[in-house]
Parts: sequence; C-alpha cells; structure tokens
Amino acid sequence: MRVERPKDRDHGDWATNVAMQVAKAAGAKPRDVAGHLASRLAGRPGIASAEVAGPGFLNIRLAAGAAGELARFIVEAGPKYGLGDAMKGLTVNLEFVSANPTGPIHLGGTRWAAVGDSLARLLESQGAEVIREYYFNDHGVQIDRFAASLLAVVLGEDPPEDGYVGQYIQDIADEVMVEAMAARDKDPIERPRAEALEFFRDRGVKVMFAQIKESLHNFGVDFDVYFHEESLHESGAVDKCLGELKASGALYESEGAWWLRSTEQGDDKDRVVIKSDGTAAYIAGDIAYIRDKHHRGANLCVYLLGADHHGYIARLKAAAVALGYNPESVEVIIGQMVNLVKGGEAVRMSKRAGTVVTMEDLVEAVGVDAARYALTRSSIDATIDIDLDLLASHSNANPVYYVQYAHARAGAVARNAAEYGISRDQAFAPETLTHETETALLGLLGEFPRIVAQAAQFREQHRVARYLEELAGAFHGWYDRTRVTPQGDEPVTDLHRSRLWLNDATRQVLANGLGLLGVGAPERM
RNA sequence: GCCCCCGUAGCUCAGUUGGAUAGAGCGUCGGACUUCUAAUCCGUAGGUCGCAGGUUCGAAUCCUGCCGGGGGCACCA
Repeated sequence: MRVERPKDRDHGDWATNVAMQVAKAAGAKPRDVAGHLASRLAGRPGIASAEVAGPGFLNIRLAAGAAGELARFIVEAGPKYGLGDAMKGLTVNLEFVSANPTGPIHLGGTRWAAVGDSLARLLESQGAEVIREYYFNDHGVQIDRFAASLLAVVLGEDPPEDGYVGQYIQDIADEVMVEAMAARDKDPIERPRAEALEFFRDRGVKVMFAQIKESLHNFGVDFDVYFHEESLHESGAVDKCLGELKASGALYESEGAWWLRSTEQGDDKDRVVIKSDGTAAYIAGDIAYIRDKHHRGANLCVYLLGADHHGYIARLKAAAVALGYNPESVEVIIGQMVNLVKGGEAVRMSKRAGTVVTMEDLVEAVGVDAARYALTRSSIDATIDIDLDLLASHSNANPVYYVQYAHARAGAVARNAAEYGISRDQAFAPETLTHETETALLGLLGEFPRIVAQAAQFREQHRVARYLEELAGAFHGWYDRTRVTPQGDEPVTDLHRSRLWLNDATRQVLANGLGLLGVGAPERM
C-alpha cells in the first residue's frame, strides 16, 4: 500500500492504491472502498478534491495554498530538510576502499570511495552514527613483495617475481631514501638484505599510506578509523580470538587444520582459519576484526566490496556467527566493476601498458565534483564505463553540471531579487503559486525526504542523484516560464515574493541533495 | 559445474520493492535569448522491457527454465 505522486499530473497531486489493497479484507469492491474514502476526504482543510479512478485508485488534489506552504517549511528547515530518524540508535561501522597499501588507488577503489562516503552521509541523515573505516592490509606477503620491489629499484635490479612496477615504485623508493638521509639513518642499501627489506617495508608502507590518505582527502573522503591489520596480529588479538573459537567449538578440526562453518551461511565449502602448519589464514584477521568492531560499539558492520569479492559474503557472516553475533550484524554490499573507456572503446587497465587510471588521475582530468557525481549516479549493481574525455567536457552528457547549474541559477535569481527589494521578510502568499511548473516543482520538493530515507534504507545513493536531475529539470522549466523579478515597470507583488520562497526552497533541496553525494553546490558557474 | 550482477529507445542508463498510456540524458530533426545565468527551455522521432512459461484484478518489477555479457569459486593475501 502506498501514497505516491502519480506520473500523470491529470491523476492529481497524490494518488493511493489503498482501496485496492484493503478491498479483499473489507469484503467490498475496490471502487466502492475508494468512493467511501473519497467522500470522507473531500472538504477537509487543504484538500481540493478526492476522486476515484481506474480500478480503484484514489486521486487527491491539494488546495493551492496547502501545496505552497511547503516552500516555507523547506526554507525554515534549511540543511535539516530531508533528515529523518529511522536509524536512530544504530551504530554502523562502514568499511570501504580498504585498498592494499602497495600502490595508488585505482578507478575501482575510487568508485567505492565516492559511494561509501555518500552512503555514510545517507545513513547519518537518518540518525545513524557512522564510523567510516579503512582496513589497511599491511600484514601479508603482498607487502613483502612491495618492499622487495622498492629495494630492487634502488639497487637497480630487475623487479622481483610478482613484484610491483611503475613510476610510483621509483618515486616511493626515492622518498624513502631521502627521508633516510635526512634522518641520518644508516644508508639502507648498506644494510644486510633482510634488514634493508624490513626498512623498505616499514618506511615504504608509511609513505604509500600517506599518499593514499592524501588522495582520499583531496577527493573529499576522510575516514574516522584507518585500521592496521598488522595491529590485530601484534596485539595478540588474533591468537586470543582463535584460541577461544577453538575452545568454544565454533571452529572444528579436520585434516590438521581448523575450519569455519561457512557453508551454513551459503558458502560452497567451509574455509580454513588455522592452516595445518599452525599459522593463521587471512580470514583469521577478518574474524578478530569483526569482534574488534563490535567491541568498539558497532551494532552493524557494513562492508562495501567489489564484485570480485563476492565470495566473501558467506565467510564474513559465518565469522560473525562463530563469534556469537547475529549474521544480520554483518552486511556485505557488492558493487560492480569500473571500466575505462576511450573513444567509445574499452581499455584494459594494465600497469605495464601504462593505462592504469588512479584516483589522482581522475581528479586531475575532470575535477572532484564531476568524478564523484559520475561514480555515484549509477546503481552499484551496474558496471560503469568511465570516459575521461566525456567527463571533462562541460556538456550535458555530464549531468553534474545540469544539477549544479540549477543551484547556481537559483543563487543568481535570489541575488537579483534582492536588488529589486524582494525579500522573504515580506509577505508569503502560498496560494499564488499555481502555475503548472510550480505545482510540479512543489510536488518534487515534497518528495525529497522520502527519496533520502529510501536511498539510506536500500543503500542506493544513486536515487538521490536521479532525483536531483529530475528536480533540476523541473526548476529549469519553472525558471523558463515564470519570473521572480518584475519586468519593465511592473510593480513587485506577493507573487514575486512568494516565488522567491520557492526559488530558495529549491536551492536548499539541491544543496542538501548534492551534499549527500559529496558534490559541491556552487553559487556561481 | 556452482554462486553473484546485468540484459529496457541508435548509445549511456533510470524505473519510487506489483500499479494507471514504460521514462531521462546524449545522438536525429525543428524551434526559443534587446530584461532574473542559453552549462537553459519547448517541440519531434525512436520500444516484441533478452526469450518462453507461471503467479493475479494488474508484471519491466515476483517465481521457474533457457540464451547472451561481466565477475567469483585456495590450507593466497
């Protein structure tokens, strides 16, 4: 059952299918139920008409003043318009990006940075407390390979097998060397090989991580917690956790290894947590990490992962269950991949071919706003193509400008109105906002809170972007056919003043919506 | 083989968790600036919603099967 804005304006301002839904239970025909409701609604304050239509829809038309009052409400609510409290009391640990510190963040990670931050804003808009978290995999063999790659380039050797290549390896190695010299450390390359490797591992990761943090910051994404996997091992948290899980029977022993019952959460097979040589598998860190997140107050752990990590869902939920938590306390959101496109053709990103696009490349090419908007306006279920040339163009193939322009335009209207002495301090006559573009605009403005609440509930930030495009369209149409300032020697009337409220209300909603996407709302363009 | 995502206008994608005549942008074609920002607006053309069944008052949406594209299936991390 729902009350919604009908697609067809002829069907009124609001329409509901309630009569069809309850007809069976009421033992009456849908149209009869609707007719009864219509007669009860008609004549109530604010309602102009209520009619039965089609198989039993109830079409409701609001009195002009009632619809227009919304403009005042929005302007007075300001940045708070659109907020809700459906998630009050919920503490969400939202983990995203978590790219390995062995290189810069690529397009894929950039998508999760934009989406994750937007989801965080959406959850917060509904009253949830959100911890933005980045899990820093600084423990495994890939870090050893990274260190070996740095050392190799300093020594002028060939990169190691499965090592990392690219200019950034040289740059980081240089930076590590410069820092070593400045600190008057012992020259790294004079050290024994094992010691030199450890030196580059430690310093190299620090430098790489600082770069990643800076890129994210410049992208407008700052995490509350940068969590080091290494710390779970160093503190003994992993060992302690594993010991308890063995003792409690949450893990079982087979073929000399200890297993997690991930099949109970839909996995193809159970997963090894403690290898038969007694060492911990990667997943052991994940388990201890989930416990740590809960201990830090999270009652919902959300993971935003790429499609290539789809297999993690079952094992992360199984990990929660093994720890005694509800599997619902772990939520894994899987997003599809990002493709690089040039001239209409897909380009396979390859380090060797030099076709890798990083977060910094993307920002440099198109700017933060265009980048974030392009990455958040699509459903995460859709694979997206990024065409740098297209995004850099200030054309309508680039809807971020369409929305931003609407905001800037509303700002210009307000400035002009001020010059004419039109201000919101004077009369507001909501019943004067009767132009068809005004009815449409007011209708859309009224939907914003519901759009935001649903976007948060379904973890679908793209709904906000799509809504903003629709709202911007309605605003441009209104701008084109009505005027806030008088023409010629026309006097200023209540209609002009009332339209300023509508203009400012629209600007507020555009700003609030863009804010949820982490995209700027410029005053001028 | 099994699991996940996708298939909607020439292209890129929405489609309010089952509603009324399936939408937007780009691209076509044609219009609108001597007055608040033309990064805009108005009009036009374009569809077996991958295919076939099923569920019901009603399906792009839910179920089953098939076809096509992408991703994943380690005692790696």
